[in-house]
Amino acid sequence: MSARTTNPAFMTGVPELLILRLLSEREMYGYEIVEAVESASGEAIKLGEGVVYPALHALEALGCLKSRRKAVNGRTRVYYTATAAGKKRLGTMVGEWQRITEAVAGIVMGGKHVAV
Amino acid sequence: MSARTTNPAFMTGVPELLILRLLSEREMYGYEIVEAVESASGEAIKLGEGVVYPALHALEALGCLKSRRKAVNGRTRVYYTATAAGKKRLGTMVGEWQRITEAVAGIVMGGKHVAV
DNA sequence: GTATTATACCTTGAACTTCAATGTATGAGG
DNA sequence: CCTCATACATTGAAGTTCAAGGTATAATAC
Repeated sequence: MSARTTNPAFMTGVPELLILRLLSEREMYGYEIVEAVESASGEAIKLGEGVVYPALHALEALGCLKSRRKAVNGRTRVYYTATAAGKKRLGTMVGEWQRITEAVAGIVMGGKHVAV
Repeated sequence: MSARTTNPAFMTGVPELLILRLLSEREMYGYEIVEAVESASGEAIKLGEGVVYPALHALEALGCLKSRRKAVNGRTRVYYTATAAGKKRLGTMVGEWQRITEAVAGIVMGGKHVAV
């Protein structure tokens, strides 16, 4: 409630969901994810590095991601990919996402149905 | 991340959004909101009283809600309605909601478009 | 008459998140 | 030589939801 600068509405869980989604399709590194989310969402969603890096570490600790270091142009990049566990978690999260967004949309948009 | 019992994914801002939406249509009291959300969402979303009451107080303090006490069957109920400020806030939140859900859906569901 | 349930309000503490700010370090371009 | 973009990472502040607990009244059950 009030002057949101942190914990913006509707963003809880979204970074994790997007990261898992991107990494279950192809290998990417942190900085790349930050930019990919920004451009793929048409600037609608911007994840800071302070969100992405901790999330990558936590997901790896859970066994949802696998990483490998790779030197490119003298710089070191850490590439991540989703494991089987990561894809399973993604599936669960997508289900939750749909369940909640559909329920909210039903109340916010419509407004007719009064319980079944 | 991990064993979510508190701060479940995708719920940040949702209670406030739903409360504002319900109260901009008709007068309701706290306990009634708890049950209305549960039944209107087909059990998909359940807001505890520990979420609803603090939210009502905070929104009233912001000038988004107006309340009046009313005795019904010897019990006292506190009825709330959205003010003009509350409806304006609702409009802003609905916009945010759509902006984010559309962006996420675009990345999670599709996966084709690579920036414009 | 007493016990249990449903109604109705409310507070507190714990846990989790996101975000902004800041820091390190390398290569490229002016 | 200095600045910018890349690329990793940490910290502290702020805000949110939830579970659990607490009060109190009316109605129902036994």
